[in-house]
Amino acid sequence: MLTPRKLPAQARSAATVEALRCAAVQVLTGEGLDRCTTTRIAERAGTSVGSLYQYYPNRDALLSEVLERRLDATACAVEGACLAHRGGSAVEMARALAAAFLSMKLSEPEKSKALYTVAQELGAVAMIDRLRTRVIAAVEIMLVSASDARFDDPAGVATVAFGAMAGTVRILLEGQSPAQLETRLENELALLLTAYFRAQQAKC
Amino acid sequence: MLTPRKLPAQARSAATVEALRCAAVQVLTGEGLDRCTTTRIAERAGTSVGSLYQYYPNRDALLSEVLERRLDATACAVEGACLAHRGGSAVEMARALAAAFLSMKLSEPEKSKALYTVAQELGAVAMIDRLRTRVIAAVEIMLVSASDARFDDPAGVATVAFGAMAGTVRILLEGQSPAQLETRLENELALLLTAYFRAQQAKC
Amino acid sequence: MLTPRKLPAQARSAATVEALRCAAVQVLTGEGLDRCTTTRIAERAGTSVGSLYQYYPNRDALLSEVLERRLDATACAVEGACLAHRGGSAVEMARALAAAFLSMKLSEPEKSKALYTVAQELGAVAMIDRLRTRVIAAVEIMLVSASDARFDDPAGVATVAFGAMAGTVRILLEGQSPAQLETRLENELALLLTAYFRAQQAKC
Amino acid sequence: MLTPRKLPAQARSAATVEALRCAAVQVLTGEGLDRCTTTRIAERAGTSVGSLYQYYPNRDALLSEVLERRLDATACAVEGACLAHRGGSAVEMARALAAAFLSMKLSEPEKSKALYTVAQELGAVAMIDRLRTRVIAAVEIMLVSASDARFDDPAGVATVAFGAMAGTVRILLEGQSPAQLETRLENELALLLTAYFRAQQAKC
DNA sequence: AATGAATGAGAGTTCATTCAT
DNA sequence: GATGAATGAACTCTCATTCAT
Repeated sequence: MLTPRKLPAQARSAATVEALRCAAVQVLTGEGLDRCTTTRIAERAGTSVGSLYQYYPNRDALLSEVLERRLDATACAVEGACLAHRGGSAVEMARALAAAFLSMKLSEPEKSKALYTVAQELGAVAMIDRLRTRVIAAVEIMLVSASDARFDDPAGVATVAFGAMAGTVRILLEGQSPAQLETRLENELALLLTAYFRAQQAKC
Repeated sequence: MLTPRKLPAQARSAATVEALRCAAVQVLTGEGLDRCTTTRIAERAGTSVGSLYQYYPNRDALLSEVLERRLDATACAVEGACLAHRGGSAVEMARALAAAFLSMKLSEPEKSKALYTVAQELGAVAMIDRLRTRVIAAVEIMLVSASDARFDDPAGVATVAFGAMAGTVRILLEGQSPAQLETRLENELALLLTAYFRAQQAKC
Repeated sequence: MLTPRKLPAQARSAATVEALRCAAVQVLTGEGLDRCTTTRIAERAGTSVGSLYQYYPNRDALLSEVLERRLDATACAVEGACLAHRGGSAVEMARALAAAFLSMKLSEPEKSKALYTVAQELGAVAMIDRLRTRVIAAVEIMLVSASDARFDDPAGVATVAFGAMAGTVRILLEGQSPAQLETRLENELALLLTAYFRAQQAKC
Repeated sequence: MLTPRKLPAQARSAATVEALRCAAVQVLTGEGLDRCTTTRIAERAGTSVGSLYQYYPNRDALLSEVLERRLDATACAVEGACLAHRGGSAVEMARALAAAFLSMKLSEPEKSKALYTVAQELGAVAMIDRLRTRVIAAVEIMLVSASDARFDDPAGVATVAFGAMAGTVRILLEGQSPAQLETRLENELALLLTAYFRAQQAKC
């Protein structure tokens, strides 16, 4: 069971739950997954293990929720961008995609990095896949609506586009990200996607 | 200490070590990192824990070696392709890159997938980064030698190109890879890279 | 780290800690240092290993504490005697020393014997030395205050006097101590020390 | 079984056995009892574990033998002194005893210290007691033969005398022995014993 | 509702000992 | 006789989880 045991009914509970989520990220970031124990999380959150289990059936449920919220935020950001640029040109789409994705992933890079580790925990795979599928679907729909482009296999293109962005970001997060990278990367990814989208047209 | 404890002196030893490496992958693939314990690995290898520790100072050293061998193989394949296509055209390079990378990652996809998990283990990060840097350097050198292209920032382009390939492959491995994907993906990645390389020219 | 991990906050905890200390001595006495494992101690204490590690960072910390408490008790007894006989005669001092030392060492001889073994554990050496130094210093101060004696090298005399008592007691504890030994030994040691102290005077 | 499995029949064997004994002391001295493993001993001796087990039924047998030889040497030295001074005066006896004991214990102090640790290993207690009894018996016989003294309880006096020497030496070995201690200690112990022996006369 | 002491299965690791080569 | 790879029982220690207070 990886879902919250109950919904926080009171303000007190909500605060505790939020503190737990927050503490989980901190411990994860600061000490690594190995040392991210329930006791340590509770301590950092200013509560006790007992309280943790009041709201989550087990450790992984908490970690999963933290991960899911983060992925969901990314998904929402990208979906928002997709929605906003329906009917736009391929170039606009490329730019919007890169901007939305990076703004999520590169704010709080430590958090992003720490969660890569959690993501590997068994059980999370399915959830990640679900979120990813959702994002890719949104991208696909946007692509289909492009005012200046037609895509043979929009689902495939969306997948590759998303994968390309995710892979590049991952390298930068896992390596020692040079400082002023953010702006350059955004342009570079926009360029990559634009070129890719255009190349798809030539194919037709 | 993540390096092997002693070099196998006898034939029997070499067999044991190989069995251990092999078993590690199997257990990892079949049971996940959590259940990938020294005892289970040894058991699967048909030996005892003691033997494992005769050759590896600790569990992570074994896992690291398995991972490193795999990454090294990929690195070698890509480096080989880069070497073979020095002085070629940008299109050739794109195709060669995609072909080399995919042939490694998509043979034994289960193994690739399982090792993503290991890769997150602390201590491995540095090694991964090292291998990745090596590959990217090879790509960069190839790009610089292109007969029909000049790159403003070949290192950056190499990084993005590699990241794009890696990210796309990861999605497919972590999702439920549709069957005949391999050929299509190779073409798609070649297209992506080709378009990207060309776009870099336009920029100049 | 050989110091207790946390101070027992609840009454239950205090009981657990005391049970652990007690069990440690029992297991040590009954089974020897080799078989004095954390599991066995916890079992004998009627708790679980987990609880042991709640209060001690490792096995040696528990054993050390047990040893230290014992040595400290001896040290206190001897120091008390030294304090009580400041300004007294050499004979009184000799008698008091012998009485205090033996009363500690020979009550619970099994315990004394068992702890000799622990004392050899690395890390304990420093502590033993510290306690011993403390006792010897107390003896020295007493000697200096003797009403009927002057000592050339009171520190040296105190050391030899203490060593002589300790060595004699050790033989008796490690051999098969004849029954009514206690009284005779006390007289004998008092005689030994008295003679030694007097001989020191002759030297001047 | 703590006795050697077989007597070395050949020179080769004798050399190996000697190397093992020697290595055992070195490892013990250099690394402590914990790290004094059969493999390490064999390695240091320039042989293999297998060979170790050719000559000793188990690790403790080897360690025991090393300890016994050392204790035996001390015993012999003291016995020799006792024999040499039969019929002598109490003062001579005291001096001889102190000299013999210290010359053994303080040559190679590191070795003496390391063996204290071994001595605590179960099974050795009996052997130590045996050796000690032997020495004390020799002292007793000597005391009885004193030309200028009569002892009420020569066995008791011998025991206390031996204990006093042993205890004092132990303190110095386990503490940080000041350099030029040796000579002073010998005089001091001689003084202690002399005074004690004389005091025994007064008692009669 | 909150606490945190207690639990104990299970992990990594070591090392005395064996035995095929 | 010598070797050293293999063995596996036993150890220390961790941590998710429970439940009496």
